[in-house]
Amino acid sequence: MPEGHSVHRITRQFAANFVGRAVSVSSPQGRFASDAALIDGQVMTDAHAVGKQMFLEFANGLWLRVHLGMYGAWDFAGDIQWDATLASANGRMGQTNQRGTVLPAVSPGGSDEDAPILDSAGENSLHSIGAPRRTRVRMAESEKAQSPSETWPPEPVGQVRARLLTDEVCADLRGPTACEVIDAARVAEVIDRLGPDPADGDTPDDEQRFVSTVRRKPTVIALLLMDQTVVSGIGNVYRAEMLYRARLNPHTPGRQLTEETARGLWRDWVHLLRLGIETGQMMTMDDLDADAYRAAMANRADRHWVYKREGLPCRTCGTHIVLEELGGRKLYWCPRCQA
DNA sequence: CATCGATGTTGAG
DNA sequence: TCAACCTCGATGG
Repeated sequence: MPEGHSVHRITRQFAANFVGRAVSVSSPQGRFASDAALIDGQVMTDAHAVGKQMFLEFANGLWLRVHLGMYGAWDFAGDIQWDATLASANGRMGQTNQRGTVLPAVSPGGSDEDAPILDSAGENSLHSIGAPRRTRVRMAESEKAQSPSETWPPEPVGQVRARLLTDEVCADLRGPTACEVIDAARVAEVIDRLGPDPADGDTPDDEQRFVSTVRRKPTVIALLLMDQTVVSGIGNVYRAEMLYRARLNPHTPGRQLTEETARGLWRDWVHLLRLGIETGQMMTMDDLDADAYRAAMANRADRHWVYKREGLPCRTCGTHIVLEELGGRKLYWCPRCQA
């Protein structure tokens, strides 16, 4: 799954397009049907995210909780109103065209991530946020299938767990780990178990909470950064990159970190998350010079310091980047820079 | 065309 | 610790 930045982008799209509107909620696939009935036709009153979890509130006091898991994704279609805070990496954010199609917010391929942003293609496509790109092929297929006149709402493609539909916009959810309707008390319970998330404003309190939690634990920092009860929103990519940026050995126990180092990690997350939300890209090499930055933007493989670079020379010291398994996930790091 | 793996979490053993 | 969840692009034949 997309890490915290993507979920916040999606949440802003819901805020801009669904909050204040009556929403028909259905489950074309069926597995969400009984929950959907609980909020079907209600006005959406809030859209909120903490880390990788999104909460949509409805006028009857119930909430839809969605966690995309590893490969969940939202597809938006229709006359989409782009949230002005979401900059477009290719300069096309904000442009929309006729119903059923929309110019992608970030990458021409229709994904929110993962594409060369110097690409100048601008063809219409459904806009998918969350999972790897999918729309190019699907568009071709659906255009074939539905031919001349556009249908509204669009025919569900594949397994659509949940569909949220206003007069203007259709949002389809597929492949989520969690999609359920819960009450406010349950929402509070879930959020209680989540670590601080600086996306909606970093507070000294959040920073202190992170720093003291980390510095209390014997667990290695590589695991703590991925622990959503310690800090919300960090996934495997940001984890590896943050540790490299801090030149920190992933196996360092949390309690061995200096206060300064722990604060530095928090502040880097604040920085990277803001950058990720704004651009839709997991830019972790933002402090590169202009040439390297261009190369990083043009090629996905060049975008990170260590993530998925096992066996390749470290960009700083030339040492081979190491891949190891930790807690069932892949950890990438430079054994020299992060000694 | 079949198989693998992925930006994640849960729950069984 | 590991399989299950559930989807699809990448990879190999």
